[in-house]
Amino acid sequence: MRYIITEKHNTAKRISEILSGGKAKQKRIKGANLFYINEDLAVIGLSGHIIGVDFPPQYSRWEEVDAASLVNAEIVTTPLNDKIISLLKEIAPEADEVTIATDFDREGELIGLEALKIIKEQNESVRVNRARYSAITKQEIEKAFSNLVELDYNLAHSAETRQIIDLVWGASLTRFISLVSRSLGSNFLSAGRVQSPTLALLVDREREIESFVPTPYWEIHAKFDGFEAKHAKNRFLEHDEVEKCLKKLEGAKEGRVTDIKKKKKVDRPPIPFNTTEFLRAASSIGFSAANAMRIAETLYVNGFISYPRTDNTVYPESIDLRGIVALFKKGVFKEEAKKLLAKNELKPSRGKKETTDHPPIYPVSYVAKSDLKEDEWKIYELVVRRFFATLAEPAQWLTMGVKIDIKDEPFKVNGAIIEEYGWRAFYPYLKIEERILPQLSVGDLLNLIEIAVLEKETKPPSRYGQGRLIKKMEELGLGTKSTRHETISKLYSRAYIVGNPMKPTRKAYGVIDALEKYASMITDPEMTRMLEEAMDRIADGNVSEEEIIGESRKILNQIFEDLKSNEEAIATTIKEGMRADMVVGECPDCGKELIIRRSRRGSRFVGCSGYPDCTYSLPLPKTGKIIVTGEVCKEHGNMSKLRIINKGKRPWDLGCPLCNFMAWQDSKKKENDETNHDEGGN
DNA sequence: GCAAGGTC
Repeated sequence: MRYIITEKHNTAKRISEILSGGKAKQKRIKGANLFYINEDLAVIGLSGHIIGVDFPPQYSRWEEVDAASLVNAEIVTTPLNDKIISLLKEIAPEADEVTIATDFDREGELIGLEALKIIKEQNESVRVNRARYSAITKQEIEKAFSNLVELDYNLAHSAETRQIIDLVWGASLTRFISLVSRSLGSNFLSAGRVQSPTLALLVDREREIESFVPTPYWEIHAKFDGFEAKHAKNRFLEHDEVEKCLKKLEGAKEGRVTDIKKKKKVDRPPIPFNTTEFLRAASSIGFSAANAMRIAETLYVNGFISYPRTDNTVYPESIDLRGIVALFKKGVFKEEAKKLLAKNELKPSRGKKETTDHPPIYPVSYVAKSDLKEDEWKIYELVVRRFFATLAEPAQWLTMGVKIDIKDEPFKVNGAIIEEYGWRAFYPYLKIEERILPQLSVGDLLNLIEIAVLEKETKPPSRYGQGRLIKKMEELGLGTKSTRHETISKLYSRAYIVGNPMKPTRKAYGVIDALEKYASMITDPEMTRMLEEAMDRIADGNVSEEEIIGESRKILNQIFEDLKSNEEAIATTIKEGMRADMVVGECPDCGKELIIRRSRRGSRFVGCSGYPDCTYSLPLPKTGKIIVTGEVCKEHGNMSKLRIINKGKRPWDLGCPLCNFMAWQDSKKKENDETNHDEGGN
């Protein structure tokens, strides 16, 4: 018996369909699916990694284990998917040959090895080979299966090295900062190769914003009939110069057009969606990255869009682009589809990244709006429209740069008119900003209506939105297409960040400060780059897995010496941050800080730091993580709004605790009144 | 209750 092993259920299904000509039969063994192509050949779909790495159980009690001891602790493997493991054990004895057909990438190689190890434990003599394909089409799959290669053990071991280094560094540092700051249970803190540099990006940006000193500047505008021109100097940094200029302009009645430059501008279609571009677009229409991925996953599993986790921005030859467009000849996109189908040739745009694992995200079947939930439709429509846009013509603009002299002072104005909508007609998510100017010619004298001075100031950089952060992470090599959104979710659930755009909490400042000082490697994107290099060397067979892990442990041991001798300073830094996050506002009675506190019985409340002299207090909900958002209440300017996060539920915006308390008192009073009234009536 | 990486 021969078994083909793929990385996921859907791939198993599709490969079995291709190899059997649609005659494969699905069977369930031990609660997992497999697809029989014939009596001698079946396809098994895994569910990503089926084996994970961890520490032995004696290390699981945080408070009884020295964090540093995790650095050199033994690593054990743990089952991640019992059903699939049972299936593999079950079929192993009768397997003569196993073909690993997991995804064509580093993790895919390791996932294949995990399955193979389980089979080999039961059946040492099984024959093994590897199929490498970059698209699940008849042609590609048949080619891959008639050109089988060997499993690349070095490549798999390089991925295993990453697993172990991530575990050892992440877990040991996570425990260390949690233990020293006494942040235990559901309030634990965390650190890791990807999350810590990501958080550091946000903290750095917030620091820039905080320390930003705005510089005032001025602009001089000239109003003419139907448009406004700006002084060619753009920004005047000295008010004296503004005065001088105004003096010169005094009494001016007209401006003279001195130059007109007209240009055609080609505005190229956007590139096909890879995960990052998709999340950026989804983010710009109001979806969080995690939510957009969740919806994309649903659409994928139901067969409406292609696989949503991909780095690829180039459609492979094998995709029948015209056939996909033709799916939309019916339904709400029929006008767009017809327009594209009328073209002789569909020439898709392409991005810089071309990979072999999956195609860019595109629609694979037609679904009616009424068959999807509202949010699902929005995401589906985005994918469809983006797909259309990548096949459409460029948009064409006519731009015009006009120079105008007013008493020898140079002014300028730019116009832009769209002449051909091209792809923009298919993809309405980006605003088309036309700047329409009246008909002008060189030498024209224009009636000057007014000179206006605008006082402005430079602005700090803006906070990261989720889409922009994901893009930045990709540029820095942090995380993968499948994990970046999860990393962001993780930062929220640790209460390291709040809001969107994301703002780091004081606790995050404390953690990043401490790590940057004593374990700076973990906050630096460079660690990922070094790890990638080491993995390449392992994959090339130039160095062993053990050697790299050994070196890594050596570095981490040194870091721990530093951490331990500075334990108190680190604890103070983090705890101060945590305390700052607990400050809700100013006490209305005495003006001291209001802080989230815990009563002796364990319930939480807002209390005055002037206690016992001041006993001002406000109630708080019994459950959920309380987050001080830093957003100020409009009614009570000294009070910050609160958000409550209960696991598995949507965050609850409690808002201002004082407003909340007053509303509660009001409703209580009303209730009482009604009860009294009823009693009176009886 | 730890990481990051797969997948659902």
